[in-house]
Amino acid sequence: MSTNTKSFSSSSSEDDNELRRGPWTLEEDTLLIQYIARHGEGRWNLLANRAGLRRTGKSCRLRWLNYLKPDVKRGNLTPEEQLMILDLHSKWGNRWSKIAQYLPGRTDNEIKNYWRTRVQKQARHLKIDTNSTEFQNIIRCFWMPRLLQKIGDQNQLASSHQHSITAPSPQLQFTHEQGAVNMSGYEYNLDIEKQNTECILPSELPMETPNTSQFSEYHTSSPFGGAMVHNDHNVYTNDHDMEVSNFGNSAAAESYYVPESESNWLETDFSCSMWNMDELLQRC
DNA sequence: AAAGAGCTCAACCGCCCTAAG
DNA sequence: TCTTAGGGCGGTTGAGCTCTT
Repeated sequence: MSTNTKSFSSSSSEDDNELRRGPWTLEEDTLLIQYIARHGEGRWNLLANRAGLRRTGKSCRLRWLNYLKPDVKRGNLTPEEQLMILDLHSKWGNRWSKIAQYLPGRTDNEIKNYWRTRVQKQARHLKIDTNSTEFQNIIRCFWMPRLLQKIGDQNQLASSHQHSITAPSPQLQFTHEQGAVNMSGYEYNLDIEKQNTECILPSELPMETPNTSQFSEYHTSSPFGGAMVHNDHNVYTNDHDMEVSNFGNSAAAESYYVPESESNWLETDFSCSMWNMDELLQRC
């Protein structure tokens, strides 16, 4: 009688002939690596038998592709990679393997985990559906510019040493040397000198519902602390104390404040900082 | 210091598609 | 045409780690 709904089989002599499940041991990893080095990948069930692994073919394939394969990257996703994921997910949805093709060394599993643990967490916090237009626009107008700024900061740091700006990845198209990036029909201007990132939305952007898609500009850093200029000429900022006036093309008729500390905005990325945008979204 | 909550990510599950026989 | 095996995919789970109280 089993007490666990999902118990991993042990290595006792009783179940020596049973398939093993659960975490892989160093010995199993070694067997798999050595077999593939000699005979290559594929025919996973046969491979499992011949390599002497008491695992399913599927389990071997998964272990190899997601963990043991030499070109699998380890460590946190870079801002460039996060940006790619956000952009590609907006095009293809949960097509993790397809998205992974554009992120060399990253697996579909890793990308899926990133989406669930970081992106969906934000959506839950904001009490909106990840598939909603509102959330898509939040990603475009808040999250992606933040990542671009991070990339810009990194490039600025690099250029201070190398006197050159390097594109973050082949998939991100920097259209001029100041760092304009064109993704999904949106042009992100990355002004490295001013440490300023703008998301310029195309005029043909669908506007079925009034929401953050109506933001015409987005500024993330000083001298404005962090603010968006809405098409209605209102300025939305994360700075509690800032009175906004004569900012860009806005007349600053009215200001709305996002109740979140400036330090959170400036020092952490979107995936770590929980922004309270309920009020903002309601007002949009 | 300890306990509980929250988070991460490796691994599994079940479904689907395709090709071979 | 049907069956079967291999492989791929997205969804889900849970052990172990980290953070918070």
